[in-house]
Amino acid sequence: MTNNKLLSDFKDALRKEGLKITPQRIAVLEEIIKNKGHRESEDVYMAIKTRKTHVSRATVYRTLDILVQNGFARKLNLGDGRARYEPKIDSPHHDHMICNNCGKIIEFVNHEIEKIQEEIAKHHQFKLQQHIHQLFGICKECQ
Amino acid sequence: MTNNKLLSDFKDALRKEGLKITPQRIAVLEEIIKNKGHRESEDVYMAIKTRKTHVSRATVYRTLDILVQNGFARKLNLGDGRARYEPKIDSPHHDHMICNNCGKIIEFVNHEIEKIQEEIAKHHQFKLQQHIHQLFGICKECQ
DNA sequence: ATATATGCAAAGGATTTGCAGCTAC
DNA sequence: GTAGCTGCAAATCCTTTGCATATAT
Repeated sequence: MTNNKLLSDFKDALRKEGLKITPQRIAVLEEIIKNKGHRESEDVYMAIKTRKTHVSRATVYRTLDILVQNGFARKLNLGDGRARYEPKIDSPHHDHMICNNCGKIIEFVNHEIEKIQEEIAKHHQFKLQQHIHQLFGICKECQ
Repeated sequence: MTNNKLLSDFKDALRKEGLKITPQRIAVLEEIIKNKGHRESEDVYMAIKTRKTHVSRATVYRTLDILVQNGFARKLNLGDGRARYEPKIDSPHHDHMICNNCGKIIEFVNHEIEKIQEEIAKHHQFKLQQHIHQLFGICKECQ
């Protein structure tokens, strides 16, 4: 999926929700799909400001929510009190391994774990909606 | 392990760390090992206040940290901005399934997942220290 | 006696919100 | 034109901290 396609999908989504297409909203989408991954709100805010578009922190937060609600971004909770956002489109599901020393984030996927999770949920008659799976430790470089 | 044993272990730990044994610290420990599980700081604070001992929120937070640092409690991050604390002693490792509707927390353990996690870490030459694994969805009763 | 704890209230950091003015449609 | 946005600053929520007073040892 090209960025142009994504952009037009986003515009469609906004229209469908009766929301307006504003430069700020476009800028937040563009920043997120740059795929630098795992961005903090403050980071996105600064990048847009430095770039060109005038934006406020409030609008960044509001737009990130729209992206998450419409499936364009995923919101991560790494347990440090700051949310992270990553593009969701074209990014297959994965979980995260976080270095306790340098903060580096490594993505991983394991279908076996996904399968077992579903079995566990089923066993408790629990309807699985999302999950968080994070491994914390010390990365290769920091050891 | 009886509660008396735990209490005396806690006192030993405090002494070893050069910390004083105060009624507030004892009260927080007692509240945590009541095993009502997954307690919020505010919850512990209110319970102690209602009970008998005069305590402040600040002291509850400070003591919960001591409990975590000394292996008496585990601090959970459920992604809602409030930390939860559960007794760690005599409570084998487990992860959590959280109902998005009623907030109920179900504990689960799966050795297969634990094993795969270790393999993933090993494969990335990552030294695993902790992990978070949480399943979110709708519980049996809320469906 | 004195080093350490406590309580209070104020500070902190991330995020949300109220509202007046601005802008997309 | 007007419903919906934006920006600002103030508000919120949980948690931490500074400091004067109280307390364990």
